[in-house]
Amino acid sequence: MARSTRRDVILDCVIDLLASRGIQGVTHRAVDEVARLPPGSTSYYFSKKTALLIAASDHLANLLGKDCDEVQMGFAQRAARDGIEEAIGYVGSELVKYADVARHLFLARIELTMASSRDPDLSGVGARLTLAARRPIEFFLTLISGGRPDVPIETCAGLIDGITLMHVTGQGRMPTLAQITAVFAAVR
Amino acid sequence: MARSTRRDVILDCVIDLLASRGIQGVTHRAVDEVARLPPGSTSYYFSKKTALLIAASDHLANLLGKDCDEVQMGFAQRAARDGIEEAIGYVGSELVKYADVARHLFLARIELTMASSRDPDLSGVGARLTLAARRPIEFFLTLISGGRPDVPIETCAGLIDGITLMHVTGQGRMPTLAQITAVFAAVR
DNA sequence: AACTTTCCACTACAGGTGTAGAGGATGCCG
DNA sequence: CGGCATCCTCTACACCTGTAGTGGAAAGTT
Repeated sequence: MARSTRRDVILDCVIDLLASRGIQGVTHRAVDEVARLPPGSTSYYFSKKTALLIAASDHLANLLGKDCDEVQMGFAQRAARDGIEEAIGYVGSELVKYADVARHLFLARIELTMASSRDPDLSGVGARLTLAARRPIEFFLTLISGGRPDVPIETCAGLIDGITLMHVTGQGRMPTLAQITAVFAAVR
Repeated sequence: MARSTRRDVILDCVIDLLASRGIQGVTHRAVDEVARLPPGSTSYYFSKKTALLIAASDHLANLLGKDCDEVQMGFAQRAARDGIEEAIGYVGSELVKYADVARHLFLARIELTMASSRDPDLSGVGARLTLAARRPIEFFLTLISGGRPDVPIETCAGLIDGITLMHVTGQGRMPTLAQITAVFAAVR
């Protein structure tokens, strides 16, 4: 499938390191260690750190995309089987849970987005990640607004990002479905 | 007043560096340079990097507190002079503008909060900063809710943080007063 | 004026970091 | 079997970073 699984192992570890130690914790040697690869491996695949971070961003965007696809498939199945209301509830609960189960993806995304706003070499990274992260929110929003295109995606995405950020940094409780849907419904 | 203004110059520069280059850009030598102090100065005042970051966090919390005080005084003045509605509008617009004028304070806070969630030596930093950042929001919320204590401060703070984060990293427009008040009013 | 204390500039150093490259194992083609 | 290409491991090195310490100016005290 993927030509080189070695690269993917490395990029997975970069994402883990971004989440657990921040961007300053991402060094070629640290990645080798976490990935249990011989020293120099990361340096071989991505000799420039910038290249490593860009590749990790793409990888992360893909992971986010896959998770979104999965939810959309789950929605379609449930909609056919249990009805639309039930299926929408499923999407909402997945959205809320995601803050917890994909904690490291979230933290890595924020870390990379902030880095990209400083470093011109990483330009484009932030936009790609933001797009990928918004897709599921946009999907949910479209569902509960009955397909109207004028829903304020920025407000809803901001809300989720902000609450999640406080949560994953230990500064607040997990977002709840009630909290999210109340706001989404209100601004719809 | 303060015994040593030198310390404050250093801490101001740490905050600037946090915003412009992230936590990995905060090195003793970089601070000396930005502060135009002889090499070794930062190292003399804060020999451990942890101590430097903790001091910068306190400094930042103070700055946030002062700005909040200012708005509260402005509110009191306006309330007496122009009426309560006018005064509330003032607070709201200050809140929204703050995302822009205090961009570097915001970025430094996020950077420090994320760092504190990883590094046990920085524990407490996140909580102090979160508290300081929430005070003005809490104030505004109390105003528009007529003093009821059950307003969901976490939701509103999350909303503002999330939208501001996207804005300051170049991923979204500036928050608008309409956006904020609509949500605040809705969840009230 | 001598002495002491405080404050600070400068230097030193051990480790970490980004990055390049040399050489070796492995497998493929003739 | 010999030659060649590919993939990788390991080493080297210049620079950066955190941190400690040394010596000397400035200021205050006796």
